[in-house]
Amino acid sequence: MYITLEADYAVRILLYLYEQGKRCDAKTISEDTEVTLRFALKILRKLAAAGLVHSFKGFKGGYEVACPASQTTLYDVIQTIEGNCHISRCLDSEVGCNAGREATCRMRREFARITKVLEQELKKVTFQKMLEGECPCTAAVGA
Amino acid sequence: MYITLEADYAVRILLYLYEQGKRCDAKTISEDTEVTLRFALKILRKLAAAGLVHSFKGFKGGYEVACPASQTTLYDVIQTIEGNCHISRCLDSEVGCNAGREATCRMRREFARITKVLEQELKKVTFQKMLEGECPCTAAVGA
DNA sequence: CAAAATCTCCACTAATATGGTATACTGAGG
DNA sequence: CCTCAGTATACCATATTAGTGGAGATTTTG
Repeated sequence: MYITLEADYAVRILLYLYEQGKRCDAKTISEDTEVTLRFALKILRKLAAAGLVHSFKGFKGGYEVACPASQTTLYDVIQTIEGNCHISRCLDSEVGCNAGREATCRMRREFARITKVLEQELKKVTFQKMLEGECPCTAAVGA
Repeated sequence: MYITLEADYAVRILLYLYEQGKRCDAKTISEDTEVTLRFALKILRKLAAAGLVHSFKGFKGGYEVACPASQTTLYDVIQTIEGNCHISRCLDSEVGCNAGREATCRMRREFARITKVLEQELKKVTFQKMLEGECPCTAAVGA
């Protein structure tokens, strides 16, 4: 029931880029976000392929965000890295159901509904929102 | 972002037991739910350990549900099988955050919120509800 | 053009989670 | 007290995830 670590890092890296608001090279990103350089590169490539960041080669190269923070959501990033946001494999495609049983089907319906809710929640959270928010780190994050 | 297949099966098996409303042995359960016998046994053991089903050894042994369908939820099952319903590893424990960065923290807050929503959705779905629901997949319930 | 900085592609390894199995144990009934 | 129907415990194989590596391509600068 986790998002993968990779997706987690991807969010972190993108948030970092939004905070910086300028072109950053992979090495700096890696150091500041504490994601190993290699892994960060891999993630950045995926983000670039998805059009969430622009990459620039060569001497003064690096990465910068490609979309306004108000238009990029957690959903976009997770989708980009993981390829889907389903909860149950049943929902991946019609093949998922390995039986035509009605029990399975009832589950399916509930899982589909919950997936929808989750999806909407993830779409609600723009990077803008994350940037704006006060950080209650000092207090307990609680729950 | 999946629940595991194991949790998926667990829901299926438990739903089956509720439908049957009587003691069933693992072999029958396995055949009817199309979960391999061994894997079903493993899952049933976890469900038993969590008190969701009772297990009976020996000659007329088998499994039967231990709680009313109205009091058992998807959340209970997933929790039992997977141990948590978090979305991000950050939330597992304080150790999760591998940096004290505020960026991480902002993510954390959002993930915590979404986890909460998800949790509530999963808690909403009782087995009672799943049993009651009409299923558009199959018209008749043969056996 | 040459050199240096920086990304890109492809492949590989290690760790962990998942799915599945073989064997050991338990209670009932003769 | 032995055997059979059944569950419980421990274990293994494979798939997925996390992370690494090196050669090559691309751009800037001098």
